[in-house]
Amino acid sequence: MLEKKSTRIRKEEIVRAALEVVGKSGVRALTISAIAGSAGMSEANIYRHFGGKEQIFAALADYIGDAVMGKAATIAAGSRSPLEKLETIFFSHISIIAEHPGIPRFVFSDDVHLGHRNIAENLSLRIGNYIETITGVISAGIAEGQIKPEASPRETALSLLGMIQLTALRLTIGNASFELRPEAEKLWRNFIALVS
Amino acid sequence: MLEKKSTRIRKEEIVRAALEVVGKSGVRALTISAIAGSAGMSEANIYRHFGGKEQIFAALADYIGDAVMGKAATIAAGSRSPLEKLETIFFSHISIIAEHPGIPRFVFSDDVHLGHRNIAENLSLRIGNYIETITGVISAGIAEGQIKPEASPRETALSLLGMIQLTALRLTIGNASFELRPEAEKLWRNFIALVS
DNA sequence: CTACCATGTGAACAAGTATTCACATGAGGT
DNA sequence: ACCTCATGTGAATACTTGTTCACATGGTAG
Repeated sequence: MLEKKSTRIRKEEIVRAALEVVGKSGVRALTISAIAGSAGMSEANIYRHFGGKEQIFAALADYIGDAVMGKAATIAAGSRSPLEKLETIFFSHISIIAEHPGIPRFVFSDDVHLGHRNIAENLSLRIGNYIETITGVISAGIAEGQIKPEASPRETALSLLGMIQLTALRLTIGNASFELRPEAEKLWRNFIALVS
Repeated sequence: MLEKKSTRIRKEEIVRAALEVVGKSGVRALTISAIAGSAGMSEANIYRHFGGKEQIFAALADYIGDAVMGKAATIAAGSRSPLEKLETIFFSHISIIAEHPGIPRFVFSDDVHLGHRNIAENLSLRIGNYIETITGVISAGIAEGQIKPEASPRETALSLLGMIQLTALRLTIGNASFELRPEAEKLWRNFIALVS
């Protein structure tokens, strides 16, 4: 039998195991059985700590939201120049995706969007905040003359986020058939060339 | 009993029904039962025309590939100016997404990416062609002076496609909480402002 | 020490999945 | 006219899923 631990610790373990399953096999494979296997515990024990699959999904959404969107807000609040902030946010996001492929999979999963509306709305809100954060940094960049004034802050922010998202998609669908880091650097250099 | 029709017609009906199911309820809900219901035929009859679910997925991927990526190639081969071509491809893609929400859902589905590798590779190839097509148009735009020479054709093409993809995602996740057409127009105007 | 209760688990269950099969039915070639 | 075979279907099958339950076990409050 498994060593006993407090519910708080087990919850964390279960969420991490779930994210790992999504990263390896997608949301479709995120079954109680798979989570139990990845976490090294019985299926029944999962119900000891979570009321059901829905609650695991919600916990996963919170975990992801804090990891990605929270980090961007922290960077944006820093004291560097707008362009440096943008660059840090961009590459930080790329790194998180590389390390936890389950994150973009979960966020882009139509299973979540259509089968768990309340969670989708939670994610939608966080994405909205993320876009607003980037929009603010771009506005500051325009005000300081680092970014050309013809750029529309919100739409430019959407373009930047679109680049990141498409990169994550191509990485998954093409089975990691290109090197993430150089690809991200090329995209970033081109972004700079376009907006300045 | 259902009126008898040739396999070729039934195949088309089944693929369309499948796309409709994905559009309404996502890839997760793409079950034989749901397809049969949407197509108005028995489940067993689906196996009369397709060897199994895998073949339906493959047919759907081909159908989508022809609809989206084929159209872009046709536009690119036309005789208008590069910028006009890009604009037509962009809004044509947006329109297709609006009319068939199942298309982006299927293409972005991790179920397809991870559970049906051969189909994912088919899609990956078509996306690659799509990117190359747009890259070619952008290169022509630079050569003709419509697009500034600092722009890197391939990375700019990826940015454009990223804009489209992110718009499709936000539309799904936010439950169509914004107007697609005006949003697309704002994104396009900003793109023009950035690249010219 | 000991009794309680949170934690852990194998087995069982109902619901839903893809797929197969034995059997109808009717359109089209002879 | 008829007969053949492609087309259509309800029922059955084997499997997976989420969830529950009766029962073990061991840390810890008294």
